[in-house]
Amino acid sequence: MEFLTRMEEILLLTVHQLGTEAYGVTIKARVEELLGKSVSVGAIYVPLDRLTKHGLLKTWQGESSPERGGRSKKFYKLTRDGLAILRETKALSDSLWADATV
Amino acid sequence: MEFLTRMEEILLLTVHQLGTEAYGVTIKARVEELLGKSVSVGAIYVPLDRLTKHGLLKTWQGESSPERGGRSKKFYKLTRDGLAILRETKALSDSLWADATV
DNA sequence: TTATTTCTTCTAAATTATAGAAGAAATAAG
DNA sequence: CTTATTTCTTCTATAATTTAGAAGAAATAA
Repeated sequence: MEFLTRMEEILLLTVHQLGTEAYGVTIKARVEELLGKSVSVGAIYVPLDRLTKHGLLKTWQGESSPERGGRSKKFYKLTRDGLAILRETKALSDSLWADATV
Repeated sequence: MEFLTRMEEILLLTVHQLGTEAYGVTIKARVEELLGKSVSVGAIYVPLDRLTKHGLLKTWQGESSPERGGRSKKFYKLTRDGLAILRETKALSDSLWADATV
């Protein structure tokens, strides 16, 4: 089976945790918080697109919000496959560190 | 700070765990065991080289063993920086999964 | 000598990551 | 209205990483 890259792992997990509020801008903000540094929009959207193309994420267009700059948002959610591979990735990570003393 | 890619994480951890027996062939075997699939030699040596160039691993030539095919081995060990970044990567991984329910 | 084994080096191609310019779609301001 | 501003996404080019596997090197065995 194929494992996720670190960025893919971070993005899937972030989308999962953001629930109904997972779209480009909120995802980017959360990733920056996690990594403690700012990232470009490309660093977010390019892998999100790939994950979607690979069937690990699904997307839909939201309504435009009633605020200024209300371009409609593209929301993300894990597919069944996305959730499964995220679990497998966690399992790999766990077994990797299982008996490690660093 | 810069985080490790997944392969770098796996390699550093494997070198660490193999202790005095960490060289190309044993590392490759352990990684294959971890991932549950075979990998090419390039998939091992190329990133090992890069980690060495970046100062996270140090290397030295071992003696040739008294067995057939005894070309001398190139051993690897984590540097102080390598160990530090491995710890930081584990911390990232932990915080990533801290309050995750997948 | 030649074959065989273990191990590493090298190189090319595919994939992934990253930055940031550009574009699209909405409301606010004048 | 018309222009500015804001939020958000798309696009594109480049850099970095991964991967496969051919080739080469260094030893012992036949």
